[in-house]
Amino acid sequence: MNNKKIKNKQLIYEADKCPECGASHLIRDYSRAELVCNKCGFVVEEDLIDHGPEWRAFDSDERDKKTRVGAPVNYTIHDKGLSTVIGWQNRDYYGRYIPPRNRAQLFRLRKWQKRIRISDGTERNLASALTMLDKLSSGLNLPRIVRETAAMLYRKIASLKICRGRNMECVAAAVLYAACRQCNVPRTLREIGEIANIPKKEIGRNYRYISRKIQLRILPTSPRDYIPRFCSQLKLDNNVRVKTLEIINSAYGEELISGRGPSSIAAACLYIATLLCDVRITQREISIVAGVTEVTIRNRYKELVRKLDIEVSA
DNA sequence: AAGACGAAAGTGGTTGA
DNA sequence: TCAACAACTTTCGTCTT
Repeated sequence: MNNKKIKNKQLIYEADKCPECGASHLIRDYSRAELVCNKCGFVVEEDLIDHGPEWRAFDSDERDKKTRVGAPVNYTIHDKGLSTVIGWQNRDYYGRYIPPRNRAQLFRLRKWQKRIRISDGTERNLASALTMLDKLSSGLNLPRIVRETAAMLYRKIASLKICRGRNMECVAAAVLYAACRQCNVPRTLREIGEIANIPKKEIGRNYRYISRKIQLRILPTSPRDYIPRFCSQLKLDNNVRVKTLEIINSAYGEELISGRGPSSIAAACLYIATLLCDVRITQREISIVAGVTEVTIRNRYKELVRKLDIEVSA
């Protein structure tokens, strides 16, 4: 496979072809954990795992030192995946069978290790919260970094003991919401609420509480961040995506963004872009993937077209 | 007939007194 | 704590393609 390196993190695999447009320019975007076609924007694969070495290395000696050996530290498992477990085989260090009179002792050791590993309340809470986080992020198809970020955040608030007495599920959902925003892979409160079976009001409240307590500096979500996902779900090609981003950028110039729901702006800009690119797609279809109503798309769209002087042929 | 449009009434959240 | 407010939703009738 002929790999060409661009910018540090992205690799073009020229041998692979996009199943959508056939172009052979697939890009690995590790920040979003997606394999994306550079020509049409089709997301070929989600949830990529970075198998590469941890750092850049300049000679073979350095590479040996920095290559990943064993499993990486994993924040999504309560003991970071670093636990040692007493083996199930009844053999000793040399591979000899352990005599029956010592088996009972080994059995007791295993039992107590299991009990001690997830021993106190905080550990148990952490373990089940992380399981919960993982379940939610699978349901939402979230990339690995978001899961890791969420796990780190949860560890932080657990260690600060600021969420005692709060519903753990709500806190986990709020943490996941925060992680999504921090990684610029936004999901709406409603999307998370639906998967977690928690009213979005609760998640929002917990999110505000947490971000106030640990001084999370999270910028407001930009409509831009929704575009790759929407385009991919609607199977729109790259020029629509580029056009949409252009429209969003020009909308920033005219006080059209603040105060409005970012997903509404994203949906409206996407709609305008499809009209400009002569792509037939209904407001209804966009409204479904964007999670806003057609009416809202219309209102934003009218406003944008008026303020930005965009000519849209009917 | 499907989609776009827009009016009107209702909902949930924010803000400021 | 309450009212005012803007964004957004729901619903529904009308127009356009």
